[in-house]
Amino acid sequence: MFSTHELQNALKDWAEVFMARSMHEWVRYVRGTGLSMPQFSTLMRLYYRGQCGLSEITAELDVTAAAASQMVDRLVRDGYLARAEDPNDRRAKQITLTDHGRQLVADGIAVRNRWTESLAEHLDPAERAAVGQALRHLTEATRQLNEMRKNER
Amino acid sequence: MFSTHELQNALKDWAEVFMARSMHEWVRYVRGTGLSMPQFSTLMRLYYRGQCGLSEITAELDVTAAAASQMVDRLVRDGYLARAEDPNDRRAKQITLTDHGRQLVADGIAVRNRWTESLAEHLDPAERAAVGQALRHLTEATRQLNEMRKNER
DNA sequence: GTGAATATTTAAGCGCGATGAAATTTATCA
DNA sequence: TGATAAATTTCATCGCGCTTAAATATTCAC
Repeated sequence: MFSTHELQNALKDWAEVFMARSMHEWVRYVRGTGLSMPQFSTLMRLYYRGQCGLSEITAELDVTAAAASQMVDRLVRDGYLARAEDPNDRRAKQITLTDHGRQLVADGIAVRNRWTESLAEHLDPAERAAVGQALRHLTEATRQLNEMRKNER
Repeated sequence: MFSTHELQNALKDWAEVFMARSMHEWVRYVRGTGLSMPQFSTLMRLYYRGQCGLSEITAELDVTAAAASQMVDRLVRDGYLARAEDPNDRRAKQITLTDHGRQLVADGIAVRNRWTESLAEHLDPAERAAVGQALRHLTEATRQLNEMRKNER
């Protein structure tokens, strides 16, 4: 009754509607902070995965080291990031989030969560358990795929 | 057994992992096209909701009319959009996607679909029916919330 | 029909993202 | 040790997005 093909369609539709909404909201929030998308992406990377060298940011954004360095410059200037010397390799710098930068990301996540909360409340109570279970499976499957992809590279 | 709170958490976790993956992929695709985010967003708006006047684009991006006009200029120059006079109001212009522009968006959607397909295949077959049903509910609920929000404004 | 409102465009100017080229400092290794 | 490689920065330059201010064309209201 629910073929693989139908599941793919259901996922495709969900991804479309979810992306349209969450992306739009995210772009607006980021614009409101006064930061650019790559700047905010960098803050998020540091928030979720901790401090790193400039070279990781360069790779993440897929730009030249010069571009990344200048972008970090502005973020340091505006108080979102700090540079520190890497004790193991004095050529490299460790880029870290300041409290200010961490707060900005946390606020963005809070905005996103407000939306998902209203979505949860809007679901028919009879469906909540099934939907919750399904999301757990999807989240787990996505994590596994991300791991697989990481190992490929 | 699955409280509202647990559902909210499941949704929150899903949003986090989904956004991290799809956002990253989307940003990379858009960068690869040589277009900026607002440019590509505009192409997508036209793809999904059809032609519109410049004023709609202005509202969508939340910028001045001047900014939108100039952005459309570049998209017309590069062959993604066309301007036509609005027959009902000769002050206004109808902005439409060219075949070239439509193809670009279609390719981006195809990239996203490849990911959701691999995700569907990676799910335990025993869970597929339940997940499919749940996604249908979620998609419907999200569409309803979007409608409600549209009416509020 | 005349004046106000609307839709869009043009122009000047700023900051950011990005690049290539060159410089600096520190690590590696033969 | 001494050449080479690596991590980052600085500089000049360009295009884009955005704004404000001003211009143009058209519609609407009285």
